[in-house]
Order: sequence, then C-alpha cells, then structure tokens
Amino acid sequence: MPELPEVETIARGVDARLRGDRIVEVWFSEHREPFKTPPGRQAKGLEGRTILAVHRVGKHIVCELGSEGLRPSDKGLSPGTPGGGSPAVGGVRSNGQNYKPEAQWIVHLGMTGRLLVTTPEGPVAAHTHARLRLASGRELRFVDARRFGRLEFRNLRRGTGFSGAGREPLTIEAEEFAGLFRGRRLAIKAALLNQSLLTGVGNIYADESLFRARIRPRRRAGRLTRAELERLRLELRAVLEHAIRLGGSSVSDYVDADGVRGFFQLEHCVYQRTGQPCRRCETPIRRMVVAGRGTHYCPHCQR
DNA sequence: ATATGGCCCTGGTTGC
DNA sequence: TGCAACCAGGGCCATA
Repeated sequence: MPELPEVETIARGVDARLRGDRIVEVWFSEHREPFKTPPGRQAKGLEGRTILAVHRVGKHIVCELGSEGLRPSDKGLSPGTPGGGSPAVGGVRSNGQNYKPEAQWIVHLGMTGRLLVTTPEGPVAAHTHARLRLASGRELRFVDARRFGRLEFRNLRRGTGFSGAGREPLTIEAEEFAGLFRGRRLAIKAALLNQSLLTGVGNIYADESLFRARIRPRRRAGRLTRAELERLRLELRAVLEHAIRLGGSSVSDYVDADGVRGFFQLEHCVYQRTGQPCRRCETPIRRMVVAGRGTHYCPHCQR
C-alpha cells in the first residue's frame, strides 16, 4: 500500500515528467468513487491548466496548477529541471518570475491506486478512472481497482489549499513529537496510523519503525518514556528516508510513475514476515491485530 | 475530546 | 479442477 515513501517517489516522478506541461482534455470513469469532487466539476476545473509542480503532503499527491489558457510555449520549466524540492504554495520559474498556483488536483492512492504517465495509445488498464491528456502528447492516468483512492479538485481563488491535518514525520522535532502522544491511552501503533497526528505513516512503516525502536505495538502511546519516543521518532525518520532512497516498498501492486517497482520490501524486518526469523535475534516474527490492522513484531526484541 | 468498530471495494489466497 | 468464502486495509463515519 502506498505510504509516505511510495507517494514521495511517485510525486517526484510525476513532477520530473509533467512539470510545465498543460492539461488539454480530461476523461473520468462513471463510478461514484474515487471522486471527492464531482467528475464534471473536476474536469471543468482541470482542463486548460498548466502543471506548475507536483509534490507530496502526507500520503496525498498535490498537483499545483496555474491559470487556464496558457499555451505550451508558455511552459516555464522543462521536465526534469532541478527545482530545489517541492514548493508547497509557490515557486520560481526558470526565468526568475514567481508563480502562484491557482488550483490544485489532489490525488490519494488509497490501497491500490496508481498514477501512470503513458502515451494516449497505450493500452488502458482495467479500473482506469482518470485520463488527463497533456499538451506534450502524453497522458496522465489514475488506475485504482479497489477505489479506496480519492481525486479532488480545489480552486484556490475560492478556497484554501490542501494541507494534511497531521505533522510530517520527516521534519517533526523531538518536543512536538512527544507532545503528540502525551496522555493518550490508545496503542502506539494506532497512534502512528492516525493521520491527524502524524501524516504519511501506514501499516508497513508503523511496524518497521516500532521494530527498529524496539517498542511493542500494543504499548499505550502515553506510557512510552521520553527516551522511547525519541528512539521512535529517529527510527521512523530513518526508515522512511531509507525507503525513499530505494524507491519505496513494492507490496500488493505498487509501482512508481514509470511502472517500476521499489525495492524496500526486501529490507522489511517484520512486515509480512510472520514466522520468519527476526533479523536481529532469530526469534520467529509474530502477527497480531492492533487497531484492526495486521501487526508484525518480534516478541524478543520489542518490549 | 478520545477511542473503537463497521463500512467501502476487488483481487488474491485458502478451503472444500 | 472449480468455486465460494475469506482476508487485506486507509479513511470516513457513527457510536460509546
């Protein structure tokens, strides 16, 4: 399932390929899901807009869009231009002019969502819900068998931009991290999955970070010591950064924007390793259910 | 306010 | 071999 590292990989890939391109025509499927904004309104909002930048917020992919009517010759940045990261609210064109997004297309991949850059002639996969034809001649497609994904359009002239409710685990500092869990009675695993506390952590990296921090997933969040919380913060950041470097984990049918699989699943210590020996102590990895989610841990290493 | 459990949805796996 | 029951789970909602 796409979590922070997978979404980051995909957002970077789409940004490198589509930055500066323009949406010419949009097609949506007839299903009720995955459309958070009604398809008709969404299509109308997207058509004609320039893709200024694509970046990640939590598990969401946010496409920052310019005004309508820009011609391909107005493209400010060529694909792959090093741009110094992912601007959240604005950025700088190659000619030095600031740009301000006027709209956003927000993509959540859910469990099985995929965002693919193809040619219009390419075979259309089953469960394709969105096809964005681009001025460059390419096509951006959203495919999602299970339809847990979400597509949303926001006009920034009429409302506010997307910002995840929770804090980013890659940048949160010690004090604030500890504060998130203070006084909470729920399991630390459940707290890690709560997107209004931390944003971007899903089942894989919750289990992996708790293993690396040597903490039992069922421990009450508010009962962890300050030292344990700091271990958890640093291990969570480390495992997410490591996974991003490897292009994410390919479990289920996750692939990046080019259809390439990541490699972090080869380095999982506990996730989906039930019964296999712990990489640290050889004790068989156990599975239990916490907060309704399959949870994997080492009974010897995690206390 | 906080926490829990059901629901959505399909494909892959399991069991008979 | 074939088919059906079962399970996975992110986010949202109702409920306690």
